[in-house]
Amino acid sequence: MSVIAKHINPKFQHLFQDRFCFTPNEYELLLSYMQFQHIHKKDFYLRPGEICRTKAYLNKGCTRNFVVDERGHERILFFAFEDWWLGDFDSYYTQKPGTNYVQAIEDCELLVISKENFAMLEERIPKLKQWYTYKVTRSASASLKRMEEIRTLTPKERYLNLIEQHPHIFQRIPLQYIASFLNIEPQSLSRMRKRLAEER
Amino acid sequence: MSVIAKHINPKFQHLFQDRFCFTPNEYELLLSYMQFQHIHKKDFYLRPGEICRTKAYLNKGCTRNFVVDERGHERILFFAFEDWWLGDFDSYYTQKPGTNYVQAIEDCELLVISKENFAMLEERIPKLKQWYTYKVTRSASASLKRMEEIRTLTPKERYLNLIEQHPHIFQRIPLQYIASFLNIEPQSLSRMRKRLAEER
DNA sequence: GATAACGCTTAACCTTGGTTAAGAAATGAC
DNA sequence: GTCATTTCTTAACCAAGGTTAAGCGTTATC
Repeated sequence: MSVIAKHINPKFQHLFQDRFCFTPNEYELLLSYMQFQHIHKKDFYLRPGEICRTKAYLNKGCTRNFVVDERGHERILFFAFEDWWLGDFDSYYTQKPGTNYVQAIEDCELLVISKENFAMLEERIPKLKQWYTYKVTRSASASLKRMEEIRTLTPKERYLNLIEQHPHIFQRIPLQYIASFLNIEPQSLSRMRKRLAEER
Repeated sequence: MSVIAKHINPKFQHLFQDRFCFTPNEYELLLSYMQFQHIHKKDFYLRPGEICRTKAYLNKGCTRNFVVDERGHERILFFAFEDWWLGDFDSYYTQKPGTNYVQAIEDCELLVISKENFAMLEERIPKLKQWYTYKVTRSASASLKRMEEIRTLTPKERYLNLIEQHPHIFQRIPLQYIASFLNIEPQSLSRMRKRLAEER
């Protein structure tokens, strides 16, 4: 077992092997190109202006991608939890300066790999490419769906949808961030929750 | 000159020849596969449920693409004016029943061509493909930009943007349709216009 | 354990857009 | 030209979210 493998959360190993059946050799190869990195709550993995040259497997913890709009408001694009990849994907693909903050909401364990090494490994481990493509596709369609929701639904409808479809978010994400995710002010979310509670 | 060429608006000829320099032969070939069609104000070129098997060059007039949402509200996706192509593009590419109404806002002159014939002509006239790709790309990015505006801007900001960027629309499109395009009720647009007028 | 910082809630006030209904103006049909 | 239809405007009322400001409870920090 590699030095890295010893440090990481067992869950990581589990996912890689269980869901995509990497062989022990593939698994070791993969890990040998990844740097283990710990970041604390509120630390940034990436800031606007930086070129995103690596991506990071989120092994433990959760993060938020957000931008700051013309009015100076933070706008949360999405949250990431265990078993997702972090980065500013626009910047990653274009290698131009990005626009996203990527910030830890909890203390996080990351496994970081450079774009070049990842590309190289994708060639050597076809399953890796499949797995990553699957992840990216899922997150892209979730993103689109969310944009569409913000465009067409009321804040209340978005809130109720979120409770129904991703109740676990409320266990780990502060309400102020959920408000931003829903595109409303924290006070408005608070008031809405009160109104909904009173309706029962 | 073909029979069709004699009937069409000179502007059509102008655009084809000027902007993309079709040769007279290419031009005649193109027209020989297109059916001239006149539709009246409020007539439909396409309705939801129909499979979009043709596309139509809008030679004169203007149209709107719209869908009816769950609440029974019409939602205008975009307007088309001279020198654009009409259709339900999702349905056109998938050949599944579509969701869009395509309706004439003014009396329209169309040049209709089947999907098969267009594909065939694209092979024989490379410039046609270039030209059409250019059109589609532009309209796709305009569409995205608009979705983004509805998501992030207030109705007032969207209205002011529209005046600034597409003032000509107000000369030809009834305000009720512009309201729908801006994602608000006609009464609200009317009130907003009044408020803005009073601010001066 | 006192103090500060943070996250969340509450309240009052304001603005804005939806809703309903009615009326005015413009357009179309005969 | 008259009548009907369509389009646009106005008004009153309501609901909902933004803004500002204050307070409260929990968590950190020393």
